[in-house]
Order: sequence, then C-alpha cells, then structure tokens
Amino acid sequence: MDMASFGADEWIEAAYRRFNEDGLAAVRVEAVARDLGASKGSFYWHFADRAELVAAVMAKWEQIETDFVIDLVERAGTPEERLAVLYDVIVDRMRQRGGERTLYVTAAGEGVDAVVGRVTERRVAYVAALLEAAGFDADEARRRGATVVAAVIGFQQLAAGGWRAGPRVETGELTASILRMSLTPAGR
Amino acid sequence: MDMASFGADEWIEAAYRRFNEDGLAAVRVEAVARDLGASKGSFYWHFADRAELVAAVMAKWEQIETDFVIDLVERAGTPEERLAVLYDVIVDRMRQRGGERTLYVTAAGEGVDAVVGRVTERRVAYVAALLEAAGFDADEARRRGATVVAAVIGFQQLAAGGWRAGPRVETGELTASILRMSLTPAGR
DNA sequence: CTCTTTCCATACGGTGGCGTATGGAAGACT
DNA sequence: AGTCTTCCATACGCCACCGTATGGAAAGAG
Repeated sequence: MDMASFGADEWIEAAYRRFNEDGLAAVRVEAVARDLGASKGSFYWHFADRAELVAAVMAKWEQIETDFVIDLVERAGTPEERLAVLYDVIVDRMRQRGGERTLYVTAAGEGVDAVVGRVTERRVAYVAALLEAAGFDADEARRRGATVVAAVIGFQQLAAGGWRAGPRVETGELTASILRMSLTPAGR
Repeated sequence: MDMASFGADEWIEAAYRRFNEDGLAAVRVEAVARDLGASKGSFYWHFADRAELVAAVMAKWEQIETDFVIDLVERAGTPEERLAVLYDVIVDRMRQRGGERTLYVTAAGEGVDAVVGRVTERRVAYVAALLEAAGFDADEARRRGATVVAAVIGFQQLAAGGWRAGPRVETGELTASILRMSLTPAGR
C-alpha cells in the first residue's frame, strides 16, 4: 500500500470533476489519468472499462443531486418562499453545472439514461409538490413542475447555442419569469 | 459531366438527412459518402473540408426553419388560434426533428452557434410577437416567448434523457400546458 | 484521334480514443 | 532472504475519423 497510490475513489473523483466541467464526453481514460498524474495501466487495474467509471461518476452525481433535492425538501417556508430559494439555487448552479448541459443528449449512448431519468423525476416531483402545496391539483402541479424543469434546462440549451436573451431581458429574469408563471393559476 | 455524378448539392442533401436523423455528429465524411455510394475523393473535390459541409447543412437548416417561421407569421387568426397552430406544429415536428436535439450543445464546437442563435432568436421573436398581440407588454412578451421556446426544447432534452412524463401526464399535454401558461396574465 | 479538364476511387498518413500485454517495483508473508 | 501479491507504467494493437496523394476514367476541345 503506497500512500501516493490511486484508489478507485480518486479516479472517480477526478472523473467527476471532468464530467462537471465538460460532460461525460470529457471523461476519457487517458485524460483522467493525466489529471491524476497516473497512467492507463493503473486505471484498468481498478476498473474493467470506461463504462464502469462512467457508471460510478453517474452514481456519485445521482447521490449529490438527490441529497440536494432532499435538502430543499426539508427547508421550511411557504411554497412561494421555497420557489424563491429554488430560483437562487438554479441561478447559482447554472454556471458551474456545465456537465449537465450535455448529459441529456449523451445519456442514452452512455447507457446512463436510467440514472438521469431518476434524477429528473425527483426534480420534477419536488417542484410539483411545491405547486401542489400552493393549491394546484396533482395533475396540473405535475405538468407545471415538468414545465419549470424543462424551461430551466431549455434556457441552458439556448445559451449553449449562440442565443442571448438580449439587452432588454436578462438571463436571470427568465428563470424568475418561469417561476412566476408557474405560480399563476390558469382560471380567470 | 456524368449523369450519375455527385454535385455539391447531393452531398449537402445527404448530409442534411444525416443531421436531421442524428445531429451534426452524424454528418461524417465517410458516412455520407457511403450513403451516397460515393467516396471521400469525390467529397474533397467539392468541399475544402468537413466544416464547409457542416456550414452548408446549417445554412440549409436556417433557410428551412426561417421559411417555416415566416409561414407561421403569415397565417391569419387571433393570437390564441395561432398558438394552437404552433402547438400542432411543435408536437408534429417533435418526433422527426431528432437532429436538433443535440444541436445546441454541439453548436459552439462546430462553429455554427451564430446560425443556431439566429434561428432561436426568430422563434423567440415569433412567439413574443404573438404574446404581445395578445396583450402583454413587449418585455414580458419576450420573457414568455423565450420561456415557451426553452420549455419545448427542455421537454425534448428530458425525453432524450431517460425521463417520461408518467402515466397520469402525457407528453403532448406538457406542450399544451406551457402554451396555456404563457397566455395567462400574471396579475390577479 | 489526341490532349486536357473534370470528376472520382483507392490508398495512405496522422490523430485520438479504448483496451491489453508485459514487465517491474514495493510491500507482505514466512 | 526469497517469494507472492499488489499496484502501476510503458508499449502495443485496434478502430474510427479527417484530410491528402496519386492515378485514372470519361467527356469535351482541337
């Protein structure tokens, strides 16, 4: 046991950092090895193949994101206050979560769509629960919850493509706007 | 001039088909050549490199999508009726437009973010114009227009990841829901 | 009929990714 | 001390993709 040796955890950690920066496509065996100052020989001693590393990274990601939602659930406050907190969270994490931008598209090809689907479902369920607490019936709350999540991800996509909201409208306002819309009852 | 020869247009057409199926990543020189029954030698006579083909494909895409929006603009009807038409259009094209799913993420890397940004802007502007005609002020209409476009793209992303709306909520309802929400004024 | 231009196929070199083979260093065990 | 297990580096083979080099067929010009 060398003290400077690389356990599987170090590999997963380094790979997770790469995922967080540039998505699953960036978690390449040689690249992660370079980050770690290790070599492929080490990697293939700890892992069967790249897919195993990717699966571990996604497991870590699921854990982190699930804990995050649980934290959100356990907060107190009215639904409106909680949506305000959600706004801060979204805007705050929008910048750093670069890896998630590409995740939805690559998920199927990497065989991790089950994990992604579960995390998505938890997010949708969380927002839906908030909206249900705010007075919407279950089905409408779920539709709106899905819409909020979709819109946030869509904003990321539009920004990743060349689009900018423009001088009159800031990006943060868009998130605020969808949250406001989600709370406005339909009827007249 | 052989009658069975391949002009640049044939290459662009075949490449566009690939883009439409599986995104820009699928427009590979050898693959398109195989589709056409041609070889790389032919390709590199008509094009300087792959980027030139990709640019041509995106130009074609921009043309098609822009014409589409113009068609939409020229239709008559109340804003509500026009949004209903937009709904049909979105749901109808959601299935076939597989290539656009990956476009926003790959745009920067392929150097086509300018085109993508322009098309996005036209779509946002179209929906914003509808909403402004429905009584919203310009800024609010723009925010909501962007939200509608983002939500639709977000739904595609969520579906591409493993997520399904669930047994109680259909995918089509989500599109209907965001359009309805976009038309509901904020005040009480 | 010959020569030139146009168009294209085959073959090659280069890069970057994954996974494997092999040897070796360093501790653990006896 | 000698051996065995653990961990890792270097080197290799393989494949997919891009772009280039080269030779050649087919059609038009004269």
